[in-house]
Amino acid sequence: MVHSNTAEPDRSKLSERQRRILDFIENFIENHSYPPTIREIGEAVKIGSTSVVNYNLNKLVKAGFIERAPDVSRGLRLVHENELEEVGVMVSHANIRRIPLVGQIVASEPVPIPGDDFGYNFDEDDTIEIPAQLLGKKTSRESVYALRVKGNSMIDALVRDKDVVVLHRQETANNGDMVAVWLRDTGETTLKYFYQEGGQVRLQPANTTMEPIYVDARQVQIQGKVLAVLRSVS
Amino acid sequence: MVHSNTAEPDRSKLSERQRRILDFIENFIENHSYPPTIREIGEAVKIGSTSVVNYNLNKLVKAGFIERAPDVSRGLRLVHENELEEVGVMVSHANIRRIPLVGQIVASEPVPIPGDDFGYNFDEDDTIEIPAQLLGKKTSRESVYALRVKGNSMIDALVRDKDVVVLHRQETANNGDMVAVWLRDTGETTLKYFYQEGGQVRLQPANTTMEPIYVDARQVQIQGKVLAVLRSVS
DNA sequence: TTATAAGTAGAACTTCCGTTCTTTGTCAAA
DNA sequence: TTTGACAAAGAACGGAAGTTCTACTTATAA
Repeated sequence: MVHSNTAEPDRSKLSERQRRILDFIENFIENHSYPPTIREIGEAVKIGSTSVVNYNLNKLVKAGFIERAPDVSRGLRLVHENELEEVGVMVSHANIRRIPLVGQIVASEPVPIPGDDFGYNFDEDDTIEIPAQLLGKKTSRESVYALRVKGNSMIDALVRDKDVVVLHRQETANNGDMVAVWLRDTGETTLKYFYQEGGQVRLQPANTTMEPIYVDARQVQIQGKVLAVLRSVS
Repeated sequence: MVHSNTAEPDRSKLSERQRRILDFIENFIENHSYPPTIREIGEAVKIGSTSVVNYNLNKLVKAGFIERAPDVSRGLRLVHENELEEVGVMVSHANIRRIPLVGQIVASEPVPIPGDDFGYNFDEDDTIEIPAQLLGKKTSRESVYALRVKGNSMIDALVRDKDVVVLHRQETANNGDMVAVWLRDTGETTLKYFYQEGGQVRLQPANTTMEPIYVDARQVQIQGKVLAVLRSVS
């Protein structure tokens, strides 16, 4: 485990207010690229008086978390912000897979599959990198692809708008696999757990509080097996 | 997450003055960590009139080099500021962050937070690797950690048993952030979208078909901001 | 030439924002 | 109790800073 050589001052020595102020400053700079004013800080941390914010900012200076430029609006800087270099250090030799993001998955349309030319012209640059450990083991390179979820119609699969699902292209599935299926009768794509039961197929939502649906096996066309789901909230 | 080729606008299309202004802004931010004022720019580029600087800044906005926040002092940001980062991505082409998996998140218990010593002794080896692109921008390394979800009590956050949530340690949040919160009155941990509404807080489930809950702000203790959710199905 | 736009200047105006001062309250040591 | 350090609150002051308006210049094209 790599430790940073520029030890950050002890955050736990700060008062509750000072910690909240520091959090807010970091957040604000992240969002705006410029520092907040005293009044903006006060509003966020629920301090009515500018002098109190000023007071606590000076405490943060003394504690070594920030620096201030006197008589300068937004004259504020985080001392320990240089993580960029460290990120570089953290680049690992992990087993990373670059996967093409070939399109969208929508409830009302079949799943686009690379190779099956749907006329989709996806950008060659549209790729996503994920650690191989998320994918399980024996996935051949060509048969893995990713789709961005469009809309919230697959909520019952615990998948929401803008999520990315990673699929393995295959037309059959084992019991218990999560699959993307195309239902011929209703003309819908869904993500479900797959169970073959005689001539029927039980499709079980990932949300275990919801009821499964039973469909004739010939109505079910498996588009691929779900390997992973990624959600970026930030 | 997606590698889009956002090419920098053509600098040669700018006038001499605009180029000097842009140069100065980049330099200034580098040195001060906050953007310059109109008058500081004018002084550096030898423009006596603030309106002329203002005029050229708007040109730079139109040309796609900067963004401005109206009525905000130093409300200035470079659009294409992270060339360095992008180079890094191109070279290593796998910008991977190794993140400690410090414990579990359960509905009935507070969120374990590294540093806040809960007596948790998590295994040093217990880490996960994820692409930095999933985390948003420059989150400091110490403050990011991951938890494995235990149980299906957070289904309404579209998170299921064995999922991994990546958190940024912080005690405040902006509206629209997804956060892990500890509700003092009920003694529960949940994952919700956060909205401050006066003295109250609206906690909105990720599943948009479900109703939000309203809680007094003092009953809400923010444990961290959710950066990403990972689900390995295979 | 004329006209229309682009660029430059200067000044006034209003708001923003850091600083300072006074007052009040709390807590622990003397 | 008194004292003093620390924390908080509110108000007021003055300078900082973005905006706007008008006027003057320089190109560029018709």
